[in-house]
Amino acid sequence: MDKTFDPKRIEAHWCEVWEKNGYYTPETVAKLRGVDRASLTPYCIMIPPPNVTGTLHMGHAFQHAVMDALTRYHRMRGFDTLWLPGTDHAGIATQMVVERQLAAQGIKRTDLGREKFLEKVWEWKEYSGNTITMQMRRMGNSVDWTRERFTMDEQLSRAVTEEFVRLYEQGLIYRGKRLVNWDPVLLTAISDLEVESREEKGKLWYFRYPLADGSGHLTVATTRPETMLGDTAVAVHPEDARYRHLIGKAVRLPLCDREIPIIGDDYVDREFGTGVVKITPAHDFNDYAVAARHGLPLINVFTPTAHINDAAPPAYRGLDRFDARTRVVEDMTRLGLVEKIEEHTLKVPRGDRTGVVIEPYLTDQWFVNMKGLAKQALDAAHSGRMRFVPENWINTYRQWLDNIQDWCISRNLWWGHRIPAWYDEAGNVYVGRSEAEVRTNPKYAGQLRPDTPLRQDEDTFDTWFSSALWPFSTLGWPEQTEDLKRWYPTSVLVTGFDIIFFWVARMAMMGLHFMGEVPFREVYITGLVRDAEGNKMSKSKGNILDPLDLVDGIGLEDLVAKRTTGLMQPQMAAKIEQATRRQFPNGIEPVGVDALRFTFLALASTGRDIRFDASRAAGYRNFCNKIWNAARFVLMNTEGQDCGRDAALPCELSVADRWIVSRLQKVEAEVAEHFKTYRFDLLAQTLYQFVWNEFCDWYLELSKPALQHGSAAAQRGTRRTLVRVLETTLRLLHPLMPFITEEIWQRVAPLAGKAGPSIMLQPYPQPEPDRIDEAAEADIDWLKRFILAVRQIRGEMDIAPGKTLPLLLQDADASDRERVARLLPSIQFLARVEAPRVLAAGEAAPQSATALVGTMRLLVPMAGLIDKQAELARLSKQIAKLESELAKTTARVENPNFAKAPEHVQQQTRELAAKQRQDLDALRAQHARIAAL
RNA sequence: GGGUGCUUAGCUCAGCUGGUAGAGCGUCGCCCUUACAAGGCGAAUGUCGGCGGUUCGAGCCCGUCAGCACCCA
Repeated sequence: MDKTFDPKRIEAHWCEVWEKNGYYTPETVAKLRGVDRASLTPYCIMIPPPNVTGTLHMGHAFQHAVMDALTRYHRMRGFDTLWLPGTDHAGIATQMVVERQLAAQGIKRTDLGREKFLEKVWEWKEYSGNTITMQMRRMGNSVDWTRERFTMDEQLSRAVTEEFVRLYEQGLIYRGKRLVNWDPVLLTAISDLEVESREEKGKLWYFRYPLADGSGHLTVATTRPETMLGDTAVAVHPEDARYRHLIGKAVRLPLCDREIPIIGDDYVDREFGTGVVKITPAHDFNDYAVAARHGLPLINVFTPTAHINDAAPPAYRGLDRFDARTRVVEDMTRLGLVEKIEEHTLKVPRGDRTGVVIEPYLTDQWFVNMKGLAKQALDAAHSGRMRFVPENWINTYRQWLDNIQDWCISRNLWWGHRIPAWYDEAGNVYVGRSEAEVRTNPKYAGQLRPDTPLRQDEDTFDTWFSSALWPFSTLGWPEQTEDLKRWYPTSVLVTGFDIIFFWVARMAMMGLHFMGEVPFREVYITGLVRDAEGNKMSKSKGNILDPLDLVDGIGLEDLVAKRTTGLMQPQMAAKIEQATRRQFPNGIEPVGVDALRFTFLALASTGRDIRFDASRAAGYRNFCNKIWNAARFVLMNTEGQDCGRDAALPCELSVADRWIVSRLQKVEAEVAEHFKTYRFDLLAQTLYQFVWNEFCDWYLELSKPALQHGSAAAQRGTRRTLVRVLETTLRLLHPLMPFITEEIWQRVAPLAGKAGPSIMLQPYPQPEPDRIDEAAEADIDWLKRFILAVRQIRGEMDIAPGKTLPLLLQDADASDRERVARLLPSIQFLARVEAPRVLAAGEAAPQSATALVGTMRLLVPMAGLIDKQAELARLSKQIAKLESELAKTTARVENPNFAKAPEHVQQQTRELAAKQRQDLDALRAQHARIAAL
C-alpha cells in the first residue's frame, strides 16, 4: 500500500464495479445473497429529482450523501433496498434556459413554433440531462440506475393524465377566469409559491378624484397609478366618519371619463394613506375580493405582456406598464389632480425565475380544490403516519395546509405535460385521457358529434403537479405493478425545508388521495448548505462550489474563471473574483469523495443552515489518510501471518484486545441509535473518535509490544483482534465512506475470515452485548490515566519523547501494584519509562516531578532532567485549578439544602470533594517539598 | 401582523429525562519515535446573549428583554 491515501485511483474503479455487477439493484443483491426478496423487509427512498438541465450542486451532494448512507446501511442490514434515481423536467426553468439559448442566436420561441421548440428542448435535455447522473455516479451514490425515471417519460406522463382526469371526474378540478400571478415575460401564470415578495423603495401617489356631483373631491393614495385606468370604484371604511356620508355617491374617474361608485368596505385600512383606496379588481387580489363582495365590474387594462390594452383610453394604449405610469402621473399633474407624492417602501412581487414584477392578471386557468386534500394530508401528519424529523417541521407543514388556497395548476408554457382537455368551437370543455376517449365518452355523447372539430388545450401543467406523483408514478402507477406493491409507501423522504410546501405537502396530498396511504413514513428535513460566511450559494452571488471541485481540487485561476463566466450580471465579476481570491488564495486542495461525503454527514446536525467550510473537508481527508495508514499498519503486521483463524490453535486475548472489542460493541450500538434518529453528525463523530482516538491512538499502540514480544498465542490473539476490529470498523464506516472502506476491505476481509465480492453486500455490524468487558475497560482506563500522567510531565517539561524516564510509585495500593505488574510492557512502551519501582511505605523519595493517578503518586526524579522552577510553576498551576474546582464542590456540599438531593448524588459529590481535597494536599505537600530544596 | 428557529472557546458547532461545560478547525510549546508530518505528544482558551424566577442544584425548565435569521401574510 502507498504511504498516502490516493482517492482518485480507487474511486473510478469501484463505482464502475459496483454498478456493473448490479449491486445497486435489489433483484441482483437478493440473488447474490441467495435470499428470496419476498422474505425481506422493503426499504425505499425516492430521490428528489433534480432539474434535468441543472448540474450537481452542494445541496444535492449533501442530501445524496445522506440518502446513500441510509441506502447502503439498510442494504447491508438485509432490507430489500431501493434508492430510485431520476430527474424532473422543471417546466419553467428549463423552458427559460432553452429560450435564452435561442435568444443568443436571435431566435424567439414563437419563431420556431411549438413542435420545433420542443424538439430543441428535448435536444438540450439529452445533452445536459446526463450531467447530474454522471456526477452522481462519481459520488458513488448507490441508486438503481435500471429504474431511473424522468417526469416526462411516457409512463409518468400517463400518470399525470390519469391524475388530472380522475381529479376532474371527482369534481376536484375546475377551470375558471381568475386572477392569477402572471409573469409578463414568460407569459404564464405561476403559483403563489413561485412569487417572491421583497420590500422595495417606491412612491405613494395621492390623486384627487372629483366627486361626480361636483361637490369636491376624494383623495386616494396608490402605489400603482397606471392601474387607475381600470378602476371600478373607490372604497372607504364604512365606519370612517370622514367619508361615511359619501358611500353610495360616485366619483368621476379622471383620464377615463367614467363615473365609478364610492363603496364602504371594512377591508380599507383607515390609517393608510388618506383612508380612501381605489379599487382595480382586475389587477389586485384584494380589490378582486372587494369587487366580488360588491358586484363591481372587472376592467382588464393590460395585455399579456403588461402593455395597456384597448380597454383603456386611446392615449395610453400600447404603452408598457411603467411608461404608462409615467404618463398617467404627468397627465394627472397637468390636470392639477396630484395632491402629493411620498417616498414609500412596499412589497413588490417578483417571479422567482425571471425576477420581473408579477402582475395579478385575469385569465382562464385550471385549479385544484385543495380543502379536502389538505385535510387528509394534515391528518396523516398529526396521526403520526407521516413523521417529520426533526419534528418541529410539522409546524411549517401545518401552517401552509391550514391556510391553503386553491392551486393554479396550468402553466402557459410549451415544455411540460399538456393538459388533456379539448374544446369545441363553442368553447365547451371535454376532459379525457385522449381525444379518442373524449369522443367515445358516453357522458359527452349528447353534445359532441363525431365530426365536431376539437382542439386540445394549449397549456401545460405546473411541474409540481407531476412531481406530486413521484413516489408512486416512478413505481408504475396507475398500473398496479409489483414494484408499487413492494415499495409504496416509501420509507423516508430526504429533502430541504424550502420545499415542504412545494413538494412534500403536495406529495402527501396526492399519495393519500390516489394510493390511500402516505407516500413516505418519515420526512427527514435537512438544512441548506451555505458558504463559509453563511450566505446562500448562488451563481449570481458567485459563491457556488462544485462538489466535484472539492473532490478533485481546483486551482485558483480555474475557480475564478468558473465563478465569473456566464453571469447574468457581468458587472459582478470583479467583486466575485476578489472574494474568491480572498477565500481560496491557493485554490482548493483535492479531498476525494469519501472525505467530502463524510464532511456533509458530519455537518448534518439539526440546524437549518449548514455553513460549508473547506477546511473541515480537509480535516476529513486527513481522517481518510489516518484510516489508510492504520490499515497499512494492520496489514503489515498480519498479512502472511497467523491471524488466529485456526480455532484449534491457542489464542490469547490481551486486556487491550478485550478492551477494543468491548468498545466496539458500544460504538455499534451508538451507531444504530444515530441512524435511527437521523443524527448523522453524531454518527460521524462517534466513528471518527472511535477510529482515531481509540483504535489508532491507543489500540494500535498497545498492540505493538504484544506483536513484538508476546507469546505465539498472544500474537495470534492480537493479530486476530487487529484484523477483526478493522474489518468491522470498515463495515461500520462503509455507508459514509464507500470507496476507501471497499478498497481496504478487499485486503483485510480474507484475513478476518470474511469472503464476498464487496463490502456493500456484507452485513452491517450489530452489537454483541456479551462481548462487553467492563473489567478490561477499567484496566485500560487506568492505564491511560497512568500514561497520560507521565506524558503530561514530559510534555510540560519539554522532555524529548524518545527519552526513557525513571519512575517511582508512591502510595500504590494493592490494585495499583497488581495492574502495574500485569500491564508493565504496555506502561514501559507507551510511557517510555524504565520499570517503575514501588516505594515502600515511609521510604524517602528523591526530588521529583509528581503526578497523581487515583491515590497513587507517580514520581519522575528530577535530577538532570527537570528544572526546579519549572516544576514549581507546573504544580502551582495545577493547585490553582484544583482549588477553584474544590471551592465549587464544597459550596455544593455545604449548602444546607443539599440534603434534598438524591442520595447517590450526595454521595458522589462528597466523594468528589474528598478526592479533590486529598489531591490538593498531595500537590501542596509536593510543592512545599520542592520549594524547600 | 402571524409563525419558527438561533445566541455555548478565536471560528464552525454538539451538549440526552436538570447533576463536575465538549468536539473539529485554528493557536502555542516539544518531537522527522520504522502505520500516518495529511503525523505524534502536551498546553492554553468559556460571566453558556442580559435580567429575573423555579430547584438542593439551571447551558438545559419558566418569564422577560436584547440581538440575529428564516417562513407566511
